[in-house]
Amino acid sequence: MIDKLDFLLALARECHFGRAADACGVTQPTLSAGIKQLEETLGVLLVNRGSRFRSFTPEGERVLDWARRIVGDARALREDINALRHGLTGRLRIAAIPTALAMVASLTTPFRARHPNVQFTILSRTSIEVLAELDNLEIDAGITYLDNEPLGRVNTIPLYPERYRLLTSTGAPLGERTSVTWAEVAQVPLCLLTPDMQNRRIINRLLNRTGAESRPMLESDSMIVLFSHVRTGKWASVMPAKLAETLGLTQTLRAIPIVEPDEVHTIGLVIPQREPMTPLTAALVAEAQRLAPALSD
Amino acid sequence: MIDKLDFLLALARECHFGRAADACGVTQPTLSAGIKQLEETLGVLLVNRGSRFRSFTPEGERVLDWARRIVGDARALREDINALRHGLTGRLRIAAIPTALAMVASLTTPFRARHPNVQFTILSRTSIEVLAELDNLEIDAGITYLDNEPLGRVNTIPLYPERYRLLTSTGAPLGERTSVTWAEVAQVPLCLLTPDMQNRRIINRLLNRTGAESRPMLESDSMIVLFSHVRTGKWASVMPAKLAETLGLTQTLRAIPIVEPDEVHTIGLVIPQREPMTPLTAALVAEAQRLAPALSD
DNA sequence: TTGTTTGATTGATTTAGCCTATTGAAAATG
DNA sequence: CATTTTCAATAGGCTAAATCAATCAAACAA
Repeated sequence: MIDKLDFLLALARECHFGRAADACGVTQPTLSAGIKQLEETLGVLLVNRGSRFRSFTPEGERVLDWARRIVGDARALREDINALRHGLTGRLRIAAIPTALAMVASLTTPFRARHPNVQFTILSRTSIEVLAELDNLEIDAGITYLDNEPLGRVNTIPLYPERYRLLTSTGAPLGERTSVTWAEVAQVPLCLLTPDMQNRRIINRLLNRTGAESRPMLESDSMIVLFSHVRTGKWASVMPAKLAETLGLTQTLRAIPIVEPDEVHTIGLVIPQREPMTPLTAALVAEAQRLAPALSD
Repeated sequence: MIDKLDFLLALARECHFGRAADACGVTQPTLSAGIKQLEETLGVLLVNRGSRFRSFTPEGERVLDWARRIVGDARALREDINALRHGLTGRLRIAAIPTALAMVASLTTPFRARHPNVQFTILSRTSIEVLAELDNLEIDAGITYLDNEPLGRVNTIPLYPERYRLLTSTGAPLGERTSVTWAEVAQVPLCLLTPDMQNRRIINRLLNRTGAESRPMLESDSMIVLFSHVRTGKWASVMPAKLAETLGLTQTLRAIPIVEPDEVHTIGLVIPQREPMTPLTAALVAEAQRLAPALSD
């Protein structure tokens, strides 16, 4: 039963019988049969098919909701008992928005000191993807904006405020200033994240509000790309203050506060709303709560 | 997997492999094998055995907690999808303390008018048993005291206040009074519930507080026994006001308020703390919330 | 058309679940 | 202390379920 519900979850993730089967480690006929059997025992059609996967029926969506709970709890059970036996072990899968990626280290490092046998998988994702994968049980926790998009059935632990800095070099335009306005930033050629990232949308909104047209010269979905361009001294970018500090400022590389408006967004840990939590998630939450006071300036 | 967890739940209820197997509709070797398989997949001993069932290990208790959730959710899934297909159907299992049994009709009757295809099982239980069976998933809801014993992981919906009346006949001692004190009641030979019932313990406490020794002449675990004795005109009892009214007063049968102190306890619906609720439970809660205002005098 | 993708179907094989019968050990009983 | 009873584990055998590899048919795309 639980295996079949897991099949359904995989199908929801992949929208494709074959790939879903691969993800579950079974062959495609096995997964097809599993879904069909679910439909028979429940007496309803769960998937709209037409020679290929189309969508879930309303009943299918409902079953998916329950499947997320039940499969999640079944995993938590194993994890819980494992933790009782061997202490905390296993793998913690975390997805973070690009601007928060650099700070993950300040969460994982003290965590690892406490629980040396836990492995990590850290993924770079958009804020939308973070929430979707949290729902799908593809990740255990996310790090994203807490105060913008509607969060689903999740619990949140605030980590730090995101404030914006113009990252540029002495010698470049605005490079010697102690603060700049968004209107001034709008005049500078920038390296920014791609528009599917919420950080970019926030910056766009702030730039457009000045009336000026923002014309980023370079887009990427990777902060490393943006930062390495700025490090050449020939480019500028807008980054969260925390990130700029983490990546390291030099004598010529400066992070200049941007004012008017001095907007702030909260970044935090997002975990599935499950009571009780899995031991790994509980430990991560504890670590986040220890870390948060040190980060909130 | 879910079946095995169900085996474990049955074993927790029965504390006996054979009876647990019966309850699950399988033979004893099947259940034994199921438990053993659970232990193997989780890698821990769940049950302390010594030629017969002794107890659960700490890990076993932990697995039981999860099993309650997972099995409960799996049932809720089926019920939920069934409700989508055929409207509300199935069986609602309710356990109530004896003094609340008569009022169950005012919950079930309007419920049945709204959902004609739902069947009921109503059980008379002590308040302790109500909570235990709620935990074990043996019942869907309970009706018991909300303000006395510590309730576990449950949600509550207040239904009505329980106030106490001396149920006796004109002609009998105190039979003509408009109110009596607990000290006076203590002097009368009474028919009361057995001491395992919380109602009896409440009455005992109130009687003993007057300093007098309470000497019930007749004990029973059935309100029908108590009431039929009082109806002969030769006996008296202490009953909740709501119950006396429901059973019906006559010209000679009187329910006299007992004062000093005028103690009140709240009776309510108790349901498992599960989000979302099963459709049947949700409908019952809705009915209880409609009913409560009419009952709270 | 022709080749590709995708999910259903088929038939063989392995696995899991369950039952009856029996055994062994501890408790209860005389 | 001997006997009986109770209880759970074990053994052996059967059936149903699960899974896989291979194939098929429909829908697309080129």
